[in-house]
Amino acid sequence: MTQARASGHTLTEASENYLKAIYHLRAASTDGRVATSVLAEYLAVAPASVTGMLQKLAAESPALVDYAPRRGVALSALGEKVALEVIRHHRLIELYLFEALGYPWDEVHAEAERLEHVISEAFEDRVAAMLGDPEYDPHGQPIPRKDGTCPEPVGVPLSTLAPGRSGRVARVADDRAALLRYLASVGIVPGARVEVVEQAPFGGPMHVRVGDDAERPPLALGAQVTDEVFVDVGD
Amino acid sequence: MTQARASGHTLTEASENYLKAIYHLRAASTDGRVATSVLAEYLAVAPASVTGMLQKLAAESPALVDYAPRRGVALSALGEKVALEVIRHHRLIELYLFEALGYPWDEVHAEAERLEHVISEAFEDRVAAMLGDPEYDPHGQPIPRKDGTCPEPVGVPLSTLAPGRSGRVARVADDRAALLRYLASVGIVPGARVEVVEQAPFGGPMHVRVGDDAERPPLALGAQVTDEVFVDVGD
DNA sequence: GCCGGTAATTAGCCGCAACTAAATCGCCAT
DNA sequence: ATGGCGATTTAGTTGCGGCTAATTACCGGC
Repeated sequence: MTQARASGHTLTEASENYLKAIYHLRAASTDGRVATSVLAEYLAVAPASVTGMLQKLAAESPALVDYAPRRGVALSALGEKVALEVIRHHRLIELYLFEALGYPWDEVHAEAERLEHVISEAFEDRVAAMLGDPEYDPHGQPIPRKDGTCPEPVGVPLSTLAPGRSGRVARVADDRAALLRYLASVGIVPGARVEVVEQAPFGGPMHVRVGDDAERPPLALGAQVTDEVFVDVGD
Repeated sequence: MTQARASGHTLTEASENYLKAIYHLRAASTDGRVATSVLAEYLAVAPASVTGMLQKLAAESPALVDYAPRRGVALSALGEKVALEVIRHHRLIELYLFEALGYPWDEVHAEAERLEHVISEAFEDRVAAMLGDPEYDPHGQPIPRKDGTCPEPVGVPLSTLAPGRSGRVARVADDRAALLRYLASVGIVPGARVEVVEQAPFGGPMHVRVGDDAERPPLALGAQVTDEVFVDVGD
């Protein structure tokens, strides 16, 4: 189904997902451009599919993306706004499912992934009002505002903390249910206290104490985890 | 997006809509079969599209529909069960939007039409529980139960009432926003009192008094309205 | 300056669900 | 019994968003 966004654009669900993906991936890029192969990997589609989709998107909505063959794709200011609208939907829905419907932490993402494309502006507004115009979702991720601005993402990656440093979990990546279930099972949820005990060299595990119980043995976490958990440092 | 239903079937959104449409239209049919042209009209697609879709549906899911060329289509018991699952989603969502999110009466249908195809079993269950396993939606339409049974639709068409009879509005057709807005504007909502004053002959208007105010002049309603409003007779 | 490998694009295809135009079926009336 | 008409189906096309296989462009190394 195709959906009219507040910014006045009418996009297919697939196009919205591409914009969202570009937005997320561009953070890890130096120049704001995202390679087709990276996008293909992230969206779990063939590279050729991405090329085709970007060509169509660039032809039909040149105001949203800047695509140049073999140079990847970048979002325009307007494209970023549309991506933020979709992400706003996603995170509002996540928080709503969590708060109002009592969904478990690790299930909200999958449901929101489908709902984000079909809810109306009115639905968005009512949910936002009901939740008191929240700034952060259940994983601690910032919820973009209606005006296109976005609250600051808080925290630094756990992987950057030196041994001995500690803090509170500010946010965790929200897009892998298995990771979320694991994090929840070991107590790594927003607000939880973490302390770095030791960092093994050469990409080895980081040993982290979770919670206030000094008796509990530290956990050994790989980089895949410590890069996705963000911490507010403050001993 | 294709969706797995509780009955174990995986259907496209379009297929779900066809099953739902057949279910609704079959009531007005003597033998339970629905003509392709009727389906085409209802779904606002070309007759040839319906033929094509029914052929595919019958080929891929023979357990759901009984389609014979030039003889229309009927639902099997299982097909009816799947249709009822979709309608359950639809009406639960309508009631939820109305009760929990304060949606106006005439807007719930359009939003539910999109949401019904994408919510999970878990969402359905939580919403149903939150609403206290309701039996009727905001328009008075029965909400099918999880087990595939359905509460009795209550009331008789207003058009069948003789002058002098009165009763309370039990339910109204829910699928045309303009009609719903009109009905709401004249006070014809579930629970409202209506009294037939006069029925003009030869398909002429029915004059109906709405509400308890005997001073208010009666409304003149056409058959398009009086066939879609159902009344609990009493008094 | 060329050579090779990797990334990206092109070319051609598929399934879905719609469409139009043309053929055909069935039935009713003559 | 047959002619015609309306309902239905067939045939062929479209746009979307994927796919694979084959080709091309770029980049670093020699």
